Amino acid sequence: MAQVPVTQRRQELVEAAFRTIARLGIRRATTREICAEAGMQQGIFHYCFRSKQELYRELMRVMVVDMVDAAVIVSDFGDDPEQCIRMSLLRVWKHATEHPDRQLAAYELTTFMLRDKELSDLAAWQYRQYAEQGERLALAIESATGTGWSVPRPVLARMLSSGMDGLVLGWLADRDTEMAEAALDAFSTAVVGLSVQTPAGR
Amino acid sequence: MAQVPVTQRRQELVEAAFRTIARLGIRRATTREICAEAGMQQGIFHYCFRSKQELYRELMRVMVVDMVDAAVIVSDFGDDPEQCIRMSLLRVWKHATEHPDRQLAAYELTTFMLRDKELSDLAAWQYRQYAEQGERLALAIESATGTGWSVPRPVLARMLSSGMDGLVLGWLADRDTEMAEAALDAFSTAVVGLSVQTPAGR
DNA sequence: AACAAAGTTTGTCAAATGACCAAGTCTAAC
DNA sequence: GTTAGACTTGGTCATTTGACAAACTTTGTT
Repeated sequence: MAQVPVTQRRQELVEAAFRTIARLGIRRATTREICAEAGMQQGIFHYCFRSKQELYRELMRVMVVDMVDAAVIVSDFGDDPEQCIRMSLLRVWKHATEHPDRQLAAYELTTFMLRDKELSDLAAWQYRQYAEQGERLALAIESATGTGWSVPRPVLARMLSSGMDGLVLGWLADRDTEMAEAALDAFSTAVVGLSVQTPAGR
Repeated sequence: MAQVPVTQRRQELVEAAFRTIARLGIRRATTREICAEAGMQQGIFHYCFRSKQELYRELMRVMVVDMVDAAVIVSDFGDDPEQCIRMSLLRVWKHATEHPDRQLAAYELTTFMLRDKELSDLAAWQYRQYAEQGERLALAIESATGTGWSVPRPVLARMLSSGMDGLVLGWLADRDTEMAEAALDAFSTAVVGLSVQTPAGR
């Protein structure tokens, strides 16, 4: 096989690992399976990574960045607070449920890492990233509609990201799309209730 | 060792399995480790269970029943809707975060089962049980305070259980108790916003 | 006591898995 | 073109793990 620098192989392996976990689950994502997915020999694995743990570290970073980047908020949902909030959350929802396997992979990664002393910091980092994503969302809504919140923005952001996270996990488990989307709608309504017109808003 | 009927051994193994998963994580909860936790020889495992999968089935049933039973709602939080909702959610929260390892075990079980064709129905059942618990909570609040909801009760219940679930998972990941409880508070406020005085309420 | 059924122990097995390495191949610099 | 260093290959190894079974022990019944 053509020679390829280690750094690139590492990237390819990380991506292959994510695809493999999404496809088969973390339990069956062995080094062999990952290398097969990447079209490489298994022996290459430990030339590129000191250990499987090292791959996990890299993987979490890439995965979270991917997920957060992909859900970039380009909210052009008008300046009506209610509609803006509703549409924004719906978009996050649609994006998350578009790739159930990847979402499940993310949950698997989280729980897996929380069990590993050396990796648990990454799980914490992952959820702080989610919260930051929530904060960006909150900010976008603020500047689009000129509203504020009755709770500090970081708190609202945390509630947003956790709420969406819980809704997605629940849907992954029972796949009751109708009920999940109704609950999402209720959640949106509840969030609307936390928005307040800012004095300078009009 | 003294002889014990199979049915009891099965129970003991299921409980030992839960403790083992909570302690070591699902990945390291091997049949040997579980038997050791139960104080039995490994060989006994396959005398009691046809396969490990059979244990998982039993375990999920027992675990969910335990979790749901333990969180029985005895809401004597007065008849003020806001306080009642706030206190009820706080109690669920406190109960969940009291045993982080067991909660994490529950998430591990869920994701694990979602990857197994034969077990995924149990994950669905698990989350429907959570939703039912949410429904009981909603009902208890209703009858204690004489309020209704601006969304159908099952929908609210789903939002409640998913919301709490997401908050707990997020807290497990980053262990930011302060932020998590602030978000819980915001969530409570948001839920209060979905409650409505029923006409016959006064 | 004798027997059979139920339960227990000990050891084994095949498969899977992370890790590793020696021998080979390629490439770029000299 | 030679050579050193980077990359690739194929194979091996120790461990772990679920599963199983044969031999042994306990227990209740006749």
